[in-house]
Amino acid sequence: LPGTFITTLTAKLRSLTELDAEDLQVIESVAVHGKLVPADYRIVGENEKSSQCVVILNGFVYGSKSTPLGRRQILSLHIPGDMPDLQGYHLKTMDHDLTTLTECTLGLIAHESVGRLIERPRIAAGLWRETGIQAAISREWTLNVGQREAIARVAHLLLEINHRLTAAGRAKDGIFDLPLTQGDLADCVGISSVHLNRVLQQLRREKLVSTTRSTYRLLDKKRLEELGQFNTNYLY
Amino acid sequence: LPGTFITTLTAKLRSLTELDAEDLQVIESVAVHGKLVPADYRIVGENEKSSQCVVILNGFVYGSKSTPLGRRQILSLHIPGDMPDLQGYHLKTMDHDLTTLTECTLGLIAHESVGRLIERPRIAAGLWRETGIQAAISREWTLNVGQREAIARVAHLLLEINHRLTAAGRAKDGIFDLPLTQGDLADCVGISSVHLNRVLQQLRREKLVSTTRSTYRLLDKKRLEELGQFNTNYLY
DNA sequence: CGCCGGGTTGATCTTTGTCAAGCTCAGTGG
DNA sequence: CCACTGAGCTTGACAAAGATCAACCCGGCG
Repeated sequence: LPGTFITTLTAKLRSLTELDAEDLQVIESVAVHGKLVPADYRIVGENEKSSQCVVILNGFVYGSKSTPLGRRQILSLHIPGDMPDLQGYHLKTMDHDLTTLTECTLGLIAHESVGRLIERPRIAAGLWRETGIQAAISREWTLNVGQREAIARVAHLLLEINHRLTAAGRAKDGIFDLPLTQGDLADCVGISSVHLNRVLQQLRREKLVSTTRSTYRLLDKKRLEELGQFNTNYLY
Repeated sequence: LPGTFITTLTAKLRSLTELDAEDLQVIESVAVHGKLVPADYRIVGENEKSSQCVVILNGFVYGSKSTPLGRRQILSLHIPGDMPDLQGYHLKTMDHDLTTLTECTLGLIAHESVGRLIERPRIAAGLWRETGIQAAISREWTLNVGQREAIARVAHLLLEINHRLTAAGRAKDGIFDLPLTQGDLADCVGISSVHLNRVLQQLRREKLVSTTRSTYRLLDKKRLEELGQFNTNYLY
């Protein structure tokens, strides 16, 4: 487990910045607490104190916020390698929930260890970049939810997921496994689950997407990109 | 001008972190390029390279993204003291536009100077906190746009603006000046300007808000907060 | 005086939500 | 091996929210 932690974190950081030998050494010296948690497990909740940072070693996680009336907006999807609550190190208390979608293995880094990591300027830069990219994705989601019609939102979301999973080696040729219910998907794009179902049917009818269980196939990426007004600029 | 820059930036950082004498010295030593720009001026655009960071010394700025079909989502509103493109230091190229709402005086810090600032751990922590808070606000906006009905979105937005302007000493007793057209407001909350107009009328009819020119009065904050499901947790 | 950007209004249309029921299928326990 | 269960998916009927279109108004400004 400490092994996968180190390879996961260094791979992530290397994709964001350069690392020298001493940086690697610091990373290896960091104490991690590995944890296997079930699906649908609340890692940390809104308004809770955050005393450690999570690295997803395996599995899927989502960030969400809910209205006092109980309407949930999914704000972000996180895949292995992501550090979804880096903000917590500086803000200490969470402004949103973090929940597993599947069984996950998490690497937990105490905040004091995070402090030692970011003493290394290269590592700090990498982590800062990571939060910046997450923020850029979040902005695109706001645009998606605020300005596109339902079918375009869904097309856009599927393309983004495909792109990110491909980069992580978990999608190929537009085919990937996505452990989200239609209700979850609906909460990502801000529509009702009934309507999401109909939108999916339309995508299938037009031979843009096919789904069997939880695996998605993007059949015509070209036309999907037009429909979803998708462009990878924001994904860095 | 360098004077207002230093007081603005140190006030901002002090609200986020502790600063020691040496930190202050570094801040004072940073070269700033002051700039007076008109209203509706594009400070930096999506996909452009960012080579300097902006501190708003006076005036209002907004961040936005547009759909290829030309539909604009306003993603953030920035008030004096804010540094709206801090991300640019680490990501180098912008994922959204930054535009003035009013005539503004901006302090521009070259990226290399930002580099010198963040060598100071306290300053780095403060700036990181700043981006974290902006991200938290952005998440709340996504929730707003994705899960609330139009009138609640508007109520929520007005309360947030009131709160932030009050903290900045630019609003008092729920009264503030907001240089946004109804079209701009509509693009903040993802509805059409016609519908925004009707929503505003309803808020006026119910004696929750009154407006004269660009000054807004929140007449019944209690009921507005219920209506907008507003809670200040996310504003730190 | 005339123009123009912004605000306001009414009529109409579209998209999306809600409700309620039925269906499917993997997993469970007898 | 089979009935039962429950979560998630699908469907239809209907209602509501909000978009669009087209005028028109109003006040500031060249």
